[in-house]
Amino acid sequence: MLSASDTAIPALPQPNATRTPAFMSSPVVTRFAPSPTGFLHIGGARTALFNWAFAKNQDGKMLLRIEDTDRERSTEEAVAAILEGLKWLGLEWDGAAVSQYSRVTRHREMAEELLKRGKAYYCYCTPAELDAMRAKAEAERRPIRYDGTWRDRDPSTAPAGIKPVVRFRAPQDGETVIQDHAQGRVVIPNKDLDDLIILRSDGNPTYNLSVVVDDHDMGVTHIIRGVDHLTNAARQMQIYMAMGWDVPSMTHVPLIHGPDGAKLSKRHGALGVEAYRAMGYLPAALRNYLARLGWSHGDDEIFSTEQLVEWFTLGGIGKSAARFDFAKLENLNGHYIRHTPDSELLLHFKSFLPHVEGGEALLEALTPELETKLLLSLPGLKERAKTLVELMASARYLFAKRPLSLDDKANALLNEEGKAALKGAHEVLAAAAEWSGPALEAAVKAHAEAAGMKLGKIAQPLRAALTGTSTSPGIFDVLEVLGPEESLGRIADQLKN
RNA sequence: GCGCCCUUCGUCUAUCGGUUAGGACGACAGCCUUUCACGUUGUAAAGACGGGUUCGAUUCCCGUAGGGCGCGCCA
Repeated sequence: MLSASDTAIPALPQPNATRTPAFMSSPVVTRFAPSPTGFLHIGGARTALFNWAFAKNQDGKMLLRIEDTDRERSTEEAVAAILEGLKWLGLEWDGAAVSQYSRVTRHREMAEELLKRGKAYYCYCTPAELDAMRAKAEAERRPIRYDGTWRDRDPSTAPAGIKPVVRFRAPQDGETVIQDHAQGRVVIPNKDLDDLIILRSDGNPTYNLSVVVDDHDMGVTHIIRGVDHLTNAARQMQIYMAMGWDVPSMTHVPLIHGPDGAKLSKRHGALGVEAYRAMGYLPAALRNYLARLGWSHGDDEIFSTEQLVEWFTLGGIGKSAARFDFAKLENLNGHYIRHTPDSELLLHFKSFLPHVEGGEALLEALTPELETKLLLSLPGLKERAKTLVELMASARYLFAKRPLSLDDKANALLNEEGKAALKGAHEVLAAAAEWSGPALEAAVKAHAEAAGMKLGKIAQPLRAALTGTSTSPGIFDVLEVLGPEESLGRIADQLKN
């Protein structure tokens, strides 16, 4: 996925006279920077959405950088899942995805530069010693921080045989102030920030160094990420300043919690976006839902992605965490299903099938003839489905082969009374001159009226016989789509026993 | 433990000192109706608590409580 050619840093966009007015100081560049240690979870998806929406709103670019410097935990599968997830969600990035690991040499150089400037130093403490340090601090109820043992110690006193790490020499006095577009002005006392490791003993850079170097080199102007990075923002600012670089604009968005208010777990939202695809959600619906989690534009609830782009500002981002609510997502998804044109919905449905259990089989059974029937039934079906999974279930009767097996409720409908009504309906339908929904409806209604029956007394048994269930689209639509032969056949099947 | 942040109906949120505190989802009730939905009408439902500041606080400040995040040779 990340071939050598993919890892090149994309050239910065040249200010385009037609799209970037002269008064704009510089084009906006955002980035989404996931670490490939798992799938693209829902929080990451929203972060990507915000970065994307902001970049689009500003006529800027959103870059994608895979933070794969942890060689132990990064996997190719995760990278693939993240790219796939972003594509499914419709969040295309600009340029090629950048592998952070491909830039280690540059990161090491910057660590050297910091060393040269006296902004960093070698530390010879072993992991065991650091563990002991932490344990002791905890036991004495002191803040858990590196104690600065090697900060000012003469390297010539270094113990032999120990490969040192490089630590950043963080300012000890004063405070670091983050001007955050979502969080406001956040002040962190420097005494609470210790000397973080920027180069491991094996010579590989750590996250906080790499991000700063990459964001700077890639020309990132706006950093939008989760608040869990807020403390990192302070440390990173210190590195920016030590390097004499401009600090990008910062926006730390609140986190998404599970329905119970606690951290997202496997049970609820901590699923990959592919799980949402398998649950039958439409990308547009998920985008709309995610946008309303932590961001708002007045009372607007349902809006297109175009509107999101038009309206998106960092000021619209809130400060408090939101809970993930499947009921609302489902409602929105139902709205999107209902309002998607039939032919387009059919496309979504077909591309969804391979991702759901039993979907492959259905896809294989989908002959051109059946596809036509499905398309004709969609207006009735989509009105009743909140997810594509429900759509699949409700479309089953189209695929069913005679004789149909009935569910319990359908069976109950075909009691003696039901069968009697069905028999009458069969005669009326068999005699129908024109096989169309309206014509059949008129005929059956006339028959019901003549027999002094409520239409429901006939429609329900018909539904049971035709679909094998007690719920379906309008029964005359079902009849029309199924056609005379199949319809009469299904009814006759039930009349036999 | 230390630091930072958060707190409006059950949930997502509007409000940027003056509102009968609005909308949406969900819930409940009615209407529509061949089922289920859709649609539609209506109802219940909120400023965590305590102090200030102010003519006036949901809004500004302080404290308390509750919650979240961070404190790795992870990102």
